[in-house]
Amino acid sequence: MRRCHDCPLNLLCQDDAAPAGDGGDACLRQRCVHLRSGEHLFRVSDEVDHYLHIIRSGDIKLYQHGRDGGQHIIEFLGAGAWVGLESLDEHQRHAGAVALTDCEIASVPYAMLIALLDRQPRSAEAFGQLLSATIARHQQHAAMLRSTSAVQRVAQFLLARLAQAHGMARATLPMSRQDIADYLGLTSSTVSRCLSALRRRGWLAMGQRAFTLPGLHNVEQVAAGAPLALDG
Amino acid sequence: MRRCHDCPLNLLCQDDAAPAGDGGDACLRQRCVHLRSGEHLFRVSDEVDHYLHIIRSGDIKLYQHGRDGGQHIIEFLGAGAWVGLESLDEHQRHAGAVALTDCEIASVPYAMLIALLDRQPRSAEAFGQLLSATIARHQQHAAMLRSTSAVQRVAQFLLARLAQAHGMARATLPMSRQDIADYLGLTSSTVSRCLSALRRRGWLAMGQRAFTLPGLHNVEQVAAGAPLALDG
DNA sequence: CGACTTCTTGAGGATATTCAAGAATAGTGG
DNA sequence: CCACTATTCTTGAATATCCTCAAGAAGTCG
Repeated sequence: MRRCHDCPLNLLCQDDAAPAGDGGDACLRQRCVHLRSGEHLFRVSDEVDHYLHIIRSGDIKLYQHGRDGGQHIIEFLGAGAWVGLESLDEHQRHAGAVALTDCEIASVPYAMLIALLDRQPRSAEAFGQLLSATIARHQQHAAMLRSTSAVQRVAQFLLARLAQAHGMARATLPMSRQDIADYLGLTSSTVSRCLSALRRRGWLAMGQRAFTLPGLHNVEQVAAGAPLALDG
Repeated sequence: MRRCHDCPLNLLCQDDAAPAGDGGDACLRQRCVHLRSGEHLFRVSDEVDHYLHIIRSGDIKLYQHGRDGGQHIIEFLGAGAWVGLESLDEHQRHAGAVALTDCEIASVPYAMLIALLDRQPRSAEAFGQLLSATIARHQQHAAMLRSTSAVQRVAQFLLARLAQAHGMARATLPMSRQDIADYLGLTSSTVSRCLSALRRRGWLAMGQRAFTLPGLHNVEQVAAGAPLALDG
């Protein structure tokens, strides 16, 4: 069983707030939920239950219904990420969360977090960092969407997945092409074409779900705006 | 002079924290800065000074340098908005802030805010709402950027400006076409074309800086994805 | 009033989408 | 374990959309 020092919650769970002999997992008395691939953590229009969720393992997609009926992916979230921050002051959820793989998820009552912030000196600072990091992530996503070229967006997406994997040379794509397309503001056809173009050049190697970037440097240049013909 | 109850800071400045006889403006001891149109509040790569800013009047744009050299607009901020949240745990600013019109801006030391959060019970909740609202705003922007059609994005932009104006029928466009383009991921030519197309149909009426939407219903349909030819 | 910038509008070319069909994969039940 | 079905992925050709380049109009500021 995991202990406090690798618990993602330890950002807010420092020093005196972590009772050593409390039995390992219960440092913030979170309950643990298991989700199978395809199951929902919550749906759009669900009533907000005032729980915050932290992903211990697995991948989740956060989505919204676009005005045109299509699905818009807000974010892909992996191990260590917080889910539910976007609905703190809402009564109804305006986003849904689905498991892309089997997941293990810890849930904390929002009220408990608030109490902790009011009680523990350094936690407010940690919360500020959380806010700042969240904003930075959304700004990065927006920058991706503003890139004019399709390959450019796909390249940036691959690099972001890789960076998220703690500097490993290997990352996963647990989501469908349609999901990637909805995330990048493209169509699944175009995503496919871009991936094929990178593979054909030998810059991208893909297995079932995992990929590596043998041509990392080239992919970075494409992400920076270097032109690349889709057929060739 | 404004008093506490219309001060944007009163979100975090409640009850006992607001000394009544403190002389009006100094409830959180913020200093006030005046900016002329075009002046910077801070620039990219500036050292973070650990102040948070709140816009009392005027409009500001928050921008970033894109990898391709072009300017990317992160957000347009109006009266009541907070500036600087995105740099709380950074040493260098990764975004710049410029006044689009003459501005009046209140600044609060970040440390004072943190102290307030640690001291005052209900302020943590208020901070949570701030976080939630900020995330929601970025998600809305992302949804705009994912819209495939250019008119659709422009229509959504106009509606968002209108909604931000507290339900008034009239809103302003203090930024240049190039700024709008950089915000929506388009070119200034295309923005111009889209605005002209809406004007030609009588759905949009524009003065120098202000606009109204006589065809509000139609514009909403365009924002929802209804097709619209740019020439016609 | 004149110089400057910003905005509008045009025509041509590049790029992503649409529509569609075949290939690969995943999931199910025998 | 294999066959069968359903879904997802890939790829092609044609169309629509947006961008580039450019010049004229309108607005801004001294």
